[in-house]
Amino acid sequence: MDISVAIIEDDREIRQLMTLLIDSSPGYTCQQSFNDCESALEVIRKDPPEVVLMDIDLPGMSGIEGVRLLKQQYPEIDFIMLTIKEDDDSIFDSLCAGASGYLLKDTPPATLLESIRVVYEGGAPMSAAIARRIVSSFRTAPDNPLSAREQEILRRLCEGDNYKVIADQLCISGHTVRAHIKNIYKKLHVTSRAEAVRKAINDKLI
Amino acid sequence: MDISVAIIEDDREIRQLMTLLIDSSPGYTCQQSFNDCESALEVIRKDPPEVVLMDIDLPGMSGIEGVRLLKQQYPEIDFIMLTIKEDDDSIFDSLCAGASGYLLKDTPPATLLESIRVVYEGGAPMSAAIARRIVSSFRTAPDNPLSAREQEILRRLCEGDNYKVIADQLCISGHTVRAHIKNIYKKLHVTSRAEAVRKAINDKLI
DNA sequence: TAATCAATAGACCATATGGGGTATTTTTCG
DNA sequence: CGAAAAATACCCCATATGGTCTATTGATTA
Repeated sequence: MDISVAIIEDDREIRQLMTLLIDSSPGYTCQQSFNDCESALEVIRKDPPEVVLMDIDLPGMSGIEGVRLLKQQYPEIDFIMLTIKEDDDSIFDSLCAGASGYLLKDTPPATLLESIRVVYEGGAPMSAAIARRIVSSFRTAPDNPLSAREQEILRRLCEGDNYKVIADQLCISGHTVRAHIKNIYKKLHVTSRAEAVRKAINDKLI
Repeated sequence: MDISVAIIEDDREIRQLMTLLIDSSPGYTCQQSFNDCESALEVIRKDPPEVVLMDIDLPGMSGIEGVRLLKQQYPEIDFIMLTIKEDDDSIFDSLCAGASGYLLKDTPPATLLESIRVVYEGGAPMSAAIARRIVSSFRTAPDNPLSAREQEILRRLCEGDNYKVIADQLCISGHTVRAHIKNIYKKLHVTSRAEAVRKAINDKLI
């Protein structure tokens, strides 16, 4: 059974080349191609493809927004971004929107076809460099200035526990909890719970 | 120039097989192998390798902790986890600790060698299934129950702004800000700023 | 050994926060 | 059009929070 592919790409030439490539390759068919997300959203429901190749820079709705909306309606479809943009924002926003793969437009035809199969089989096709950027985004800040006890308490701050609850859980007085929290705030350069929680999560301090 | 590899693996047989595989392959050398992180931390400084293959289940310090400590001291080293564990926690904790690749022990020898080269050249080797899990972790919850205004206010809550500051920024009364925040708490099923901030960040509501 | 840091505990006090209401106007949508 | 949702604004009140300050004990380390 062929993998059915749709293309959303505003450059007519690229769109036709892609369509031709896919249709002429055994194991793949491309019945649908669109030059913007709006038309795709209208038409696609009649015959949803299994894989969508999506450009980012499109007239009207961006490809990222397009993925968000289409993925909402058709969660089974796998999306591969196919774009010239390789800034971090484009990459991470695409993944957040629901894309499963991210390729640059200079990807060789053979790799592109292989990537369509990979994403269809449950993988996440992307270049080595992009994979590394994604993996690196998990990297925890190595310089956590908080003591073990402070981390313990910060963890509970993030849960929304108040002084008394934390004190009871740790079998210490509320005064001590306050003292720790004040130290945490000093070390993190914040002045409120909200900021502390944000920093704790964003900098992976807990 | 050969890529120098070190192995940290407590199973003697696997360790020797790996060493043999690497040393007998042109382009790779394995001068160092350890059966726990502690000895690696002691010895490795004399001749830091370029790539480390790290098991997770080790006597004493876990491979994940080992990566954290080694990566801190030797940021240039690329770490590939080589393990039988494939639960989400092991994967994400490894990446947070500083690993750049994640392979299962049943990875074929050719793929393993290729992966060492990939990570050395700045990629992030891993199986298709694991790549997909990592990519999927970015996926935003599609059902954001908050109105635009509420998101606006939640964003500022996360900044640590208090009622008055938010009110001034949005040119509305503090009462209105409070009303919005009460609605936000209801919709998110939380009862405090800290919980709201956590939910906002974790569920990518802003 | 002296000094520093972490953990513990407490006091005082102004202000921010959250829970409970009610009410009007505008926008959105079936 | 009419209902529902969103945005606006206000009330009361108990409690949580954060700033500033002091102080003791045990561990770590320079």
